[in-house]
Amino acid sequence: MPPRTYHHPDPNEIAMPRVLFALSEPLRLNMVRTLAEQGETDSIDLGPDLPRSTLTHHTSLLRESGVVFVRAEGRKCMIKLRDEDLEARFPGLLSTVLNGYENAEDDHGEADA
Amino acid sequence: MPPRTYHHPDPNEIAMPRVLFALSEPLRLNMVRTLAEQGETDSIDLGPDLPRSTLTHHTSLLRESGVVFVRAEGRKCMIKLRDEDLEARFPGLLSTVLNGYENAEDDHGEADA
DNA sequence: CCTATCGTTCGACCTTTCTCGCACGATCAT
DNA sequence: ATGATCGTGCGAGAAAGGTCGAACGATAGG
Repeated sequence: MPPRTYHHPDPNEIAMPRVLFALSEPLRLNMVRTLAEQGETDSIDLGPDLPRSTLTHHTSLLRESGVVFVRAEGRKCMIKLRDEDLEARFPGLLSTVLNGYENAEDDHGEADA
Repeated sequence: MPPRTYHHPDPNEIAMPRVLFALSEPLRLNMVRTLAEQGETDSIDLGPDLPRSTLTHHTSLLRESGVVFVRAEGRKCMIKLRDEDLEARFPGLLSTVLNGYENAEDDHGEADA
């Protein structure tokens, strides 16, 4: 029995609305931020406090939208950003989203000076 | 009776996940593309074939997420992108999304050469 | 072999979103 | 005033998404 395999969309099948939707969920956006910082990451480190089935749900959605690549490794599974594919398809998108998210996270009520 | 008024989030209240969600719907993404091309636009030109209540639903969602500014003008209402606010909050986001959407719209099956 | 661990699938439940018809107030032209 | 047009709010129905527990197969280690 071959280890678990995963379907990934071809680079030219990655669709903008799907990617934006995948990134529109705070949980998933934080997962992507972690992946951008740490590179390939054990899936469980992306949501240590989440039920396993919930974690699978979100990683699958990220995978099917073309945002991440998933690879089985023994019992666990390793996740990494498809940053090159995304950069080729939607230049600048990923870094723009992550930069904007980072910078805007802290100011919600305190606008001044 | 004052003409219709609309609530718009302050620039620093514009949240990345909400914006991404607003742009993740093909209908709304096309509306935004039209607004980027044409500037301020009569709302009905953003979806001539849609039921009015459906159109209101999408323009309200775009407004409440901070993507567009809505202004009553007589019977109609005029919509324009909040491109300056968005640029200040999430630099490069809007143009990156629209550029990527434009470029990737035509190739889905024909990857070659 | 036995057991613990991990990811996946399924099913259930709830929430959110989408679509649309309809009635209403406001606006404009005649 | 009359009638047409526009946007909005409401409500219902359908569809999609999120959360999670339970059962299962696969893997790793003793």
